Amino acid sequence: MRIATFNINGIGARLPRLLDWLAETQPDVACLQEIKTQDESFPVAALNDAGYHCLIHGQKGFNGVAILSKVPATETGRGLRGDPEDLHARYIEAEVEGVTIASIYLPNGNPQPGPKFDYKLRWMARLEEHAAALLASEKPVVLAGDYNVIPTAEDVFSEPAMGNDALVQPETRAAFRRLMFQGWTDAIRAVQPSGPAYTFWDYQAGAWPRDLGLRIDHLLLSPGLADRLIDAGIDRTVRAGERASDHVPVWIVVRT
DNA sequence: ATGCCTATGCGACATAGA
Repeated sequence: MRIATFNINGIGARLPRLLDWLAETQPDVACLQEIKTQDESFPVAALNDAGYHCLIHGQKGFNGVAILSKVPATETGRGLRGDPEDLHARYIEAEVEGVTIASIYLPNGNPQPGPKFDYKLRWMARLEEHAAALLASEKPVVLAGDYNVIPTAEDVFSEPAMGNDALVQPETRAAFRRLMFQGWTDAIRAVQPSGPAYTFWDYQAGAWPRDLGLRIDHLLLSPGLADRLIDAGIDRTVRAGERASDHVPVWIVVRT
């Protein structure tokens, strides 16, 4: 079973690239982030034609997550508990062939310090709580998405260049470690323990041609699913396409 | 020390991204 995550940065602008990538790599499940549209405007027909069912948690203009699957998926949740005021569409969860799959768009948090950074940390605390409940269920789970967290200095082209960024702050990294230490496995680091494994390159300043990237898109596996991990990878070449997203797809293959 | 680029909205620039 191939499960991928892809921050597409706008389904409106990215549909052709998304369809190309789906046709080429044929994931069984694709978790999307930053669809930047409401449910009604999501191109369900085009994706059905490509062989995918759609679960959509959309929002006008910003954010928005979705889960595409070849076989029908059962939605098991949208949004995180713990803040009724939070209306951002950043979390959707489904069960596919016995595997619980979450598509996560964690808040960016810039500028920091400030209210956006506070929101990021509160959101991470809510995710931590939900993730603990998922682990307690002892089901196979993958938490896939754009975490907006650069876990270590190895995951960024230059630590000093990003020093003031919300993605590398000690509080951000500590919150991510707390999540990981619950017992999750970072799929990419399971396959490639060290060295650059970037998943994002800024549109600005020639970041892609200069390979000034970040590793911020992650697939976290529950212990039971980590035991079934066959391979994991990053579809770097997608970044070179026409009108590419600033993120590229990251994927795992797990034994079914 | 700032902008660099891109996508979206009911727009003619602002906001958000990371």
